[in-house]
Amino acid sequence: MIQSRTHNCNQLRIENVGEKVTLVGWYENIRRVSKNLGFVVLRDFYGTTQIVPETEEMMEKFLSVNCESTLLVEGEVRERSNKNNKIDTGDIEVVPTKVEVLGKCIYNELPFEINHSKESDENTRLKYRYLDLRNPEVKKKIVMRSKIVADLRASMMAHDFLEITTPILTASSPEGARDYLVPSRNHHGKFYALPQAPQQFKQILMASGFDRYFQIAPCFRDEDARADRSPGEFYQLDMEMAFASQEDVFAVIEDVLPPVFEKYGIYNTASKAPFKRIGYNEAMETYGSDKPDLRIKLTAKDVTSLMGNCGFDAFKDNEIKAVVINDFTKTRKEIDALCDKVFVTTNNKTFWFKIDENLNLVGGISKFLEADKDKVISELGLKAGDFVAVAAGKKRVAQKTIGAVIKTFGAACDNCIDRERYEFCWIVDFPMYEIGEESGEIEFCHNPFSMPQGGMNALLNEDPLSINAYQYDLVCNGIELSSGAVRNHDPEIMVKAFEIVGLGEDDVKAKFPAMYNAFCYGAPPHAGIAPGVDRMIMLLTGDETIREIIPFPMNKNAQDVMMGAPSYVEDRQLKELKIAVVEDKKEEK
RNA sequence: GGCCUAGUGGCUCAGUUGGUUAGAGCGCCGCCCUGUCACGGCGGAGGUCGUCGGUUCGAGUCCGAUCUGGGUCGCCA
Repeated sequence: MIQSRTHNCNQLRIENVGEKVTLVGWYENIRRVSKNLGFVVLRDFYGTTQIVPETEEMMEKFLSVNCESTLLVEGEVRERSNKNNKIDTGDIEVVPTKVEVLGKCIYNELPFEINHSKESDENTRLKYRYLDLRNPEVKKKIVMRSKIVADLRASMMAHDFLEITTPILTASSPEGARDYLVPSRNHHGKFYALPQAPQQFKQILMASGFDRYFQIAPCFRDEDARADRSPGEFYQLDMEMAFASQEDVFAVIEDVLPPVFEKYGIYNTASKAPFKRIGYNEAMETYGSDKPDLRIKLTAKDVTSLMGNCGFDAFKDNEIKAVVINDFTKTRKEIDALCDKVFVTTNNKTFWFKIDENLNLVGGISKFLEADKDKVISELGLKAGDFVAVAAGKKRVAQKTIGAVIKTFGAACDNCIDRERYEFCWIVDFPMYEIGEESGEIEFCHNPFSMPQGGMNALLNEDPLSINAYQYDLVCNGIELSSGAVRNHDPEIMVKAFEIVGLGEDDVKAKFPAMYNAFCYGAPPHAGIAPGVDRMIMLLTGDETIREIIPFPMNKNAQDVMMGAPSYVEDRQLKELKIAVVEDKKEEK
């Protein structure tokens, strides 16, 4: 039976002086001053407390134990002669009368120093994540994650949403990303799949008569990682509302998210309801992106007719977009670096010119525009000190390039961005259909679950490419937090929507049998959304890699280097599943 | 799969045009120090410079290949 602590390591104050206390925690370090005096830092989840051994015997006890062992220390609280205002317990110290080792650290040298773990190689941090997490700076993010999730959950419940869990082992979905598959033992040749999202289950819950559903839902997708995308698994604040419109969903999100962002975020200002709404086409034309960063005060202008015939080869037969930046002070070298950055993300060049103090066009492509100088200046409203970035290409390419220019240059020019805030917006009116780039055929633009605006009437009477869907994205500071939609709950409209892309009733039934069947028994109109929890937390903590806010993250190659996943399994397990045994297993490091 | 970038003691990094025995800080070990708090002082151990091959009298440095990490494009309804 372990003696229990009387206080934690962040609890003792000047009022406690004279008390006999018991503390437990990790032996962070010792500052040795002499044979019979030292200063020990004891750390637990809550903080640190200074322990002062002041006999030779007590010093030897501490010196015989490796740092990072766990200790129980009994002693008396004393006022410090030299106080330390950097820590909460800095007014006091504990003079030990008894020290007991609870858990030995058998190594006298660690893979990294706990309080500097963030500077260490990431794979080493992940392998020794339990040491990394002892660092208060690292642990703080996980604590914050817990609080944020708790607040989101409480807020959803206060809005009368019911938390319902949906299966983890389910059926493979024909749409979307690559599935994680789990072989079935009892049904040879068949597989479960881990859900990419609880999409069909939550819609079936609506057909089952639940009115407001939510879940902090684990989602699994076998796609490659990015800095803001952990491979394998992530969490969504998944929600769905029956008898609800787009407006109803917006109202809930606009009520739930801003208070959490203002409470926990590194910036304490967030957009108020209603968030700005931008049509998809307008967003692409004005911001060159369907996830604009509204903190950046730059917009794109179409200059195809203004510059198309200036004689510059790259402009010929292309759409041309421009963005004007006032009071531009970057050097040539800096401009090149920013343009390179744009090239990496778009594979397309950025052109530019500047306006000098005499209103001459200088640098970059200025000589091609010299002939139309006055027109360029008046149409773009240019003045001395302006910088103009120009992108050209087929419509989408030109838009995306100028969009990357806006984000790259906007983030680099302090006068173009009001950084310290959370700017939300809704991107609405996504097209229902598009012409596929590879196939050349008409395809669903986003997903086939969305209700076309105008319903059956639109599908029957309008040009499919002109039909918009009740499909929306939630964007914050240029990061896509979520997609959502008013769902297509009408089996007849669903079949018609599929007919337009050359599929029929049989295909609908084959792809989404359960959902289609459920909708044939009377479904409520419903709508929902699923903001990504991990990305929200990244925005709130200001971290640039998603691994900082996940307790046990995988590395870029979808490996858990701490647990050693994925791993080979015993031949016996494979035989039972009737899966071929791997003969040449590569030795793991 | 393409592109960019990094790999040098346990950790973080320096290492010039290719030239003696590869350096520093932190950590570790030993000694000293009665009020430290990034404690301080003195001394010490610890490196096949990711791997393989090549050029050269001579390679951490140059060339080629390869492995590993990170970023990015593809991918992510």
